[in-house]
Amino acid sequence: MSEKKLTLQLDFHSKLPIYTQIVSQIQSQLANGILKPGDQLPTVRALALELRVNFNTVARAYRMLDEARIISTQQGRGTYITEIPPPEVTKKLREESLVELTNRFISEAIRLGFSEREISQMVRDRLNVHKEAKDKE
Amino acid sequence: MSEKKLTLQLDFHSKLPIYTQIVSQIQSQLANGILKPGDQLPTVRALALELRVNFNTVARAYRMLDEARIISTQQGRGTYITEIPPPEVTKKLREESLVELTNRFISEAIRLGFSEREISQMVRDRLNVHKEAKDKE
DNA sequence: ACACAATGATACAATTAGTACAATATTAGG
DNA sequence: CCTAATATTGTACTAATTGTATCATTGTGT
Repeated sequence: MSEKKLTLQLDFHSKLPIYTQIVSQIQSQLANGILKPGDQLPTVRALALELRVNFNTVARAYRMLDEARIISTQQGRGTYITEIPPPEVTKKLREESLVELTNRFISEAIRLGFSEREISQMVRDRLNVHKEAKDKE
Repeated sequence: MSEKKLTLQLDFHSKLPIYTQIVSQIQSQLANGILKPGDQLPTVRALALELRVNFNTVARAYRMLDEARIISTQQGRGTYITEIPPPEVTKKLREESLVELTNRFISEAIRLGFSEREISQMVRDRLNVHKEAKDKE
C-alpha cells in the first residue's frame, strides 16, 4: 500500500476556491516529482478529513484532475496518478506550475504596492545576483 | 472560524452614505487592531440584518474594501481581512520586502527546476498579462 | 420638475455541504 | 475454495450559504 501522505497547505481565506487549491497543489507535486505515476492518492474521505473540508470538495478536485488525465479515479478502488501521463501533459504541467508560481509572486508584489516596473527590475536584479553566485562556483 | 461581532455605529441622519460609513469604520477598526488580517467578516446578509440595511449596501461597502485590497471576498464562501495588508512602510523597508519576496520566488522556481531564462521570460509574460488586464478597466 | 446618488428588491452564480447510491474490494461462513 | 454479507470507495443529485448583477425606488439638491 503506497498511499502518499500528501501534505497540502490550504488557505481558507484565499480568493481561490479550496478545490482549485487542491488541484494545483497536486499538479505541482506531480510536476516536481513528489508524486509519481502509479502513486495512490488518499481517498476522498481521508483527504477531506485531514484538510477539514467536505469530501465532495476533494471529489470535485479529483474529478477535475481525472478529466485532465492526471489521475485515474475508480469507484470502489481508489485514485491513482496516471501511469503514463502523456509527455505533453507533464510538459504542460511544468509550464503551468511556473505560471502559477509567477502569478502568485506578482500579485503578492502588487498587493504590497510595487509597480510592474519595480517588479521586473527587481527580478532582473536578483536573477543576475543568482547567476553570478552560481558562476563563481 | 472566528467571525467577529463587528459592532458598527451607523448614523442614518448623516450626510455620509451608509456604505461609506461601513467602509471607513471597518478601515479604522483594522487600523486600531480590532480587526486583524485573516479575520472573517460577517456575511453581507448577516451584517445587513444587524445594521437594518439592505444587504446590497453592505455588499457595496465590501466591494469597495475589496477593490482597495483591504478585504478579500469570495462568492460562496465569505469575506476576510486581507492577510497581507498594504503596508505603509518606509522606502527602505519597502525595498527590502521586494528583495525578500523576489528571492523567495526565484529560489522556489529554481528548486522546481526552471532555468533563469525561463523564469525571466515568464515574469515578462505574466507582467504583460497583468498590465493588459489592468488597462482594460 | 429634474438629475443624480443612495438604497432596496429580485434574480443569479459559485462554492461547499448533505444524503443516498453504485461499483469494487474484503471478509466471514460453509 | 466459493459465495454472500459487509465495508470501502467514488458518484450523483440536491440543498444551503455565500457574494454578484441588474434594475427599480427613494430621496435630496439644484
